[in-house]
Amino acid sequence: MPELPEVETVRRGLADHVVHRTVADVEVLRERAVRRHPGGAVDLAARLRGARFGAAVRRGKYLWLPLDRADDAGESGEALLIHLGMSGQVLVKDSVDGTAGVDGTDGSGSGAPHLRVRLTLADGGEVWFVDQRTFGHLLVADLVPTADGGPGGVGSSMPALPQEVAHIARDLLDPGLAVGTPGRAALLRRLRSRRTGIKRALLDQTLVSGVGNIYADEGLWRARVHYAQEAATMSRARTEALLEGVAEVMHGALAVGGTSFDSLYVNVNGASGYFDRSLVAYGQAGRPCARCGTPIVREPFMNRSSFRCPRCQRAPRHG
DNA sequence: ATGCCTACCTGGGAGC
DNA sequence: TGCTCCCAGGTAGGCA
Repeated sequence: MPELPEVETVRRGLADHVVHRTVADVEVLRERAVRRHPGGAVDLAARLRGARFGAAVRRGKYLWLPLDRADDAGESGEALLIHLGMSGQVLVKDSVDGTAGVDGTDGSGSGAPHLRVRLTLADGGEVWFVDQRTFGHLLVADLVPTADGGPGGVGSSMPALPQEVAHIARDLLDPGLAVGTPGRAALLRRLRSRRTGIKRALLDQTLVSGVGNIYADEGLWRARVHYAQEAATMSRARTEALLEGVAEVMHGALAVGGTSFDSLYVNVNGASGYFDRSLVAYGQAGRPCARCGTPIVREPFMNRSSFRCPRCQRAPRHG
């Protein structure tokens, strides 16, 4: 499933291959894929037709492309907002050639098995939103000022972001959360004021974004922290080490995922397959801990699962 | 405000 | 073989 590093890989692919191109037409094959767009498919298409993509920006797992209007050559104050959900992909097809094999299909016909939205570009290229489970979605959003006056996200220099993303915190790849910055200090303060388990706090997108179940477990393993450790009981140094652990895993995945697409298409699923092999905690129940050899255990957590080393990540004492 | 729970959705795999 | 059930999980929204 697309995690933050995969979304960043997609962002870079869109920045290289889609920015500065203009939308000619929009075809919504599954209404659900645009369910969060207030006007539905018809309005979404109307807003995109004739618009030119100005940049590719990301905050957490949200991705957006600010729109310029071809007619007045100015910024529209809107953006195409994309969330890949759990199975979403963005595929870019350049003009004419069939790009056989895209998404593992034979390239015949005019669509992938789970093609939900197809954008036709003015130069003949296409952008496909493919999503098996349709947890992901597209919408055209209004841009609003950022709360802290900083850039909206990675890939942008403008202090604006989609209204739908305004409540989402910066992520660990964002320069605004780099070690030593005011943003980082504020994050540490907020994390350490939470009276809940540290993993719940890590997953709270209003504190820090882009950390899902996989990266939380991997980061906790690296920092040797139990998921139920109350956030407010952790030292500043330990909390910082945990954030660094999560960030290191993300950087590692990004290094692998960044090689997963070529000039013709962006393939989200291509990245995760390689990265899966480097996981040391998530999904590793029964396999020896890479540090101490104790078998990794799987435990229920928030109607899902947590994986940890029972020796390196001891359960917190509680009264 | 904080903390916590549930619905949403679909296909792959396990179990019978 | 075909059926049922479980599982994955980010996010919004609603509750106390």
